Amino acid sequence: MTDIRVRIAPSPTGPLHLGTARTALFNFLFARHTGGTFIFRLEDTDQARSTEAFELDILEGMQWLGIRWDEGPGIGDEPERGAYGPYRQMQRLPRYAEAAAKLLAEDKAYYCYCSPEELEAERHRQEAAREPSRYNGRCAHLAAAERAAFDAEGRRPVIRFRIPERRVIAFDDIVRGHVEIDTNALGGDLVIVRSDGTPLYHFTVAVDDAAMAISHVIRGEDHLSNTPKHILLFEALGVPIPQFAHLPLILNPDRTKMSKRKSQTAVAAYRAEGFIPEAFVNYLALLGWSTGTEEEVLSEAELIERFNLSTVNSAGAVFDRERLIWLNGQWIRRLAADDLIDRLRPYVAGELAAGRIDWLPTDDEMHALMPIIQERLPTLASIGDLIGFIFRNDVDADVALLVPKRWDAATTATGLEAARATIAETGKGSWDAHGLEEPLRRLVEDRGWKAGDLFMAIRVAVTGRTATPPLFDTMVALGCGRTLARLDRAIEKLAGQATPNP
RNA sequence: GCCGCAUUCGUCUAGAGGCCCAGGACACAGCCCUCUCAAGGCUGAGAUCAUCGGUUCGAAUCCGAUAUGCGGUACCA
Repeated sequence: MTDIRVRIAPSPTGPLHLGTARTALFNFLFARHTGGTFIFRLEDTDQARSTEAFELDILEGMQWLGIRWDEGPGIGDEPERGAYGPYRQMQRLPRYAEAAAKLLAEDKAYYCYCSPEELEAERHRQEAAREPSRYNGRCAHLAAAERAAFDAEGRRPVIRFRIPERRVIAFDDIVRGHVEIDTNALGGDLVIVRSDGTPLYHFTVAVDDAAMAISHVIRGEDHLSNTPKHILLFEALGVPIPQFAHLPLILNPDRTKMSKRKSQTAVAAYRAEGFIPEAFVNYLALLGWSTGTEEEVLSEAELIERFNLSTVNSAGAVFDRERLIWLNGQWIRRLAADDLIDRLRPYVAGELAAGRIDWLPTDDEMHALMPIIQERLPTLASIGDLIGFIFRNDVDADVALLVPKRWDAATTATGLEAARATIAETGKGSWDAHGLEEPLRRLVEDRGWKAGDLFMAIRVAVTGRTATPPLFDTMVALGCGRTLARLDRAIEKLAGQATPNP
């Protein structure tokens, strides 16, 4: 059996895309499951659209996801790894030139002098005539003199690869089964080298997959129709044909191929929102594949152990953000407290930078908060909403929220004053949740109130909001002095409200 | 237009001829827990398995046609 070698080959013409990440993950899982090699190759031959910034985003995104390659470019100053390099296509130009020369020499490819305008016109004619669009082969058999004449005109030729007519290309796709496509549907002879001499995708992918001894080509379904071109190229190059596995597409809610116009496709954006890689990888793995069991929350190691290419689904899958959020919460809850605090740190710093909090909590303060916030964080970025009020100089409690539904402003003022006295008294001793709750519950009982009403009034006074982590722990985090100050401020506000105001 | 692929609850999926008048999860609703919000537990609603025809004693599962959707059809990847 030949060695299993798979690859992800993104092109740095945009930030790391969700779909690319998913394809990378499936390649990675397959390689790890089978003990094969996972290769990363940058397809940067589209010089007009490729940028270094996108390249960096892709490298960092992959690193963040924990999708580690055995061979491929290094990140930053790190050297590239692997014996089949270089792993950037722009550094492999001589190899494509060599392959093109070989095809030319064997008359499997030829120079074509048709201009983009002529091609365009021909396409329009075919469209109008309702013919399938394909290259008409005008330059397929040019005599040396004709070529010389075009050269003299200053025309810069492209190189076209000859696509045989009426031949059925068949292959057995690991996820889709047997597929047959007639070469007549391929659009005629294929441009493999641009007039500026740079190679095109279908060509480079075949040359590199062969050179890098790729055994399984695992990629998106959008390449299914292009596969015969690659098979033809492999044949012409005289190299073995790899196995293919075409993954289902990730879809927008309207079931079209996921695009940035309709959905958030940048992996970095999900990272910024506070999704954690464990959850993201878990979610992506379950888009188009499942273990066949009822397990849903799976670690990387578990995914690797269970992964199987042949049980990948063939139908496209809509990206479901709600489910991602749920999984993220599952994973956040499983984190060790110190780990979660580390991961939260940049988001807390972001709150400060945005002016939503006035100072940074200490690690000890964060640690104390963990038991009450860990199960309340759908994403890391939601930390500000959850506990930001603790780290602000003051909060502005809305009077309308301050007064519980069953109470009026006067009762609320009375309640808060009584609570303030009780809390102040407690503060002289131990300042802990149990120590606060007990006397306050006694107070409620003595006055014949409902606990919920008093507690809600205190909650709003002290936090400015109606939904918070548990009240007594929250007051503990706030400290006695600031709790009392906020109560005083709320009582003042209520007093202002109580004044008749026609 | 031509070619290809797909089609099970709103969504992700289980299902490889009898175990399925279809199971799980997210979302949704109700209840329990409860100081609010979460989390957790329980319950519920939600799928004529795209349609039609065939094979078979028996089909969500196999075959064919139709419909619909998507993808491809570049000197993009």
